[in-house]
Amino acid sequence: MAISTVIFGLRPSESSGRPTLWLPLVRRIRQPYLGQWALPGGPLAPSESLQDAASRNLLETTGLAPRYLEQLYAFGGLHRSVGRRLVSIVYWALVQPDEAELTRESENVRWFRADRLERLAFDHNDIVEYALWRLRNKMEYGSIAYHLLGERFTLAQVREVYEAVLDKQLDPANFRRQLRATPHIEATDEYLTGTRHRPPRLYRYAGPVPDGTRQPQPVQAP
Amino acid sequence: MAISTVIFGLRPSESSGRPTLWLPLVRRIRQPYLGQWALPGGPLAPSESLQDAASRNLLETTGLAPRYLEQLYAFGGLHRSVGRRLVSIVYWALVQPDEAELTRESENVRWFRADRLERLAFDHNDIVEYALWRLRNKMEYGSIAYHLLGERFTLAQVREVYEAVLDKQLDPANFRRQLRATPHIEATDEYLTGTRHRPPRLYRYAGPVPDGTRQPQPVQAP
DNA sequence: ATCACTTATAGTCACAATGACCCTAAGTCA
DNA sequence: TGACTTAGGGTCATTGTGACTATAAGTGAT
Repeated sequence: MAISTVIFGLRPSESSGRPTLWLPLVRRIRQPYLGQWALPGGPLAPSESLQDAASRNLLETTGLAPRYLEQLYAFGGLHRSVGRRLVSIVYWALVQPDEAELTRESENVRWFRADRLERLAFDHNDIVEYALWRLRNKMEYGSIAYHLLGERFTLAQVREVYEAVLDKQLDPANFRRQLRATPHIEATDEYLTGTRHRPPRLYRYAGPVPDGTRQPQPVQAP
Repeated sequence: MAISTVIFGLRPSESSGRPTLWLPLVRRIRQPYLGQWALPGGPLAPSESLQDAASRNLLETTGLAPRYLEQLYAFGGLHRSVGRRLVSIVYWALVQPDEAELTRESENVRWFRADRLERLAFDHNDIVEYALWRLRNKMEYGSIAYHLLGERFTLAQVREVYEAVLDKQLDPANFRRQLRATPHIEATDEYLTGTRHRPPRLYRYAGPVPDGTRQPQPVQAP
């Protein structure tokens, strides 16, 4: 029985420069699938909770310690691994830019664009697809985009996250109207300067973070 | 590592006669928690998928074979059982009246009202609470109520399910308007007679059933 | 037969949310 | 100074929703 985690973070696309979804993978250093890229994970130690196991393993393999960490699904199909049956309890995480910086990248740990993955070990391509689907789903209701952004952000940045994840354009004016109507988003009195246009106001997310130990909670409409 | 299932079915309340949520439990016949009621479940056999394990176990312990069966959550807290750590992968099911009839009730297998449970074995009270929360959640979007009803049903019956699960009154006229706007609900040319008022038309659910093997799919708005 | 009673079912109206669109504000850059 | 770009405020038509009214069509009692 194993624990794995899908970690999503935001990085600028090399081509357009717009923010896109990336995730860190680790290279397999043993059979099966030796040399191929896989989700960070490992066996479940007998003395820790599932969430703790995911956290610890993540820290050990990638250096990451995401504040947003939630259970995704338990995968237990018969043909997931070669040889015998493998049950993986998979978590998913969102990291903010400051958290993502802590990644210990190396020959065997690297970030990849979530929408352009090569063939991964095991059924990890399927798992990432499922995580993406869940992310989009949650995005449509919940207040989840902020966990990918920094402490302060402009409304346009939030919109860019939505556009990246949902993969569609959103009207800036209408989007702003909606966001301003949602709770937990506070305007600060600061502005982002250095752009070559009118400086946008900075906002802050003041809502709850899905705490590690509790069950997933209801999400409020956006 | 174990598999358990929360099964929801509809039964008339003894007091009001309105349909309410019930679930079957089995009595523990060994330590720990010997003699207490618990969710049907058992150890995970090494040669079957999680879903298959849940199905098989359900059939063996209760005689039930629900068409609607989905993964709920993997519980792996440290203090779930006495002694050592126990990981339970919990499924949840909805049964229609014809399916519920197959229950092999006995001294050790009985249906209980979901909202009036006594103290159960392990953390099963928490698990049922969580399943109820998920059920309510899904009800608000998805087309899930039909999996608790029979092949044909009146719109008022659907409304009663919603009222039972969400525990609030709904306007019959508005509810009907919404339901008729959703896909997958087809009017038949039959009517339910034998009531002491105008005979309501019977409808049929013609949408997809969340298939056993696949991942949970997006739900469409009601 | 007729009437009281109950729920089914259709429709109306006011209001809130939404998408498409426009206009002015306020910076940067040449 | 003016061109350019995004911020941010607003309008308008359409749609969805909740509250409510009115009629339809059965049953059971008189």
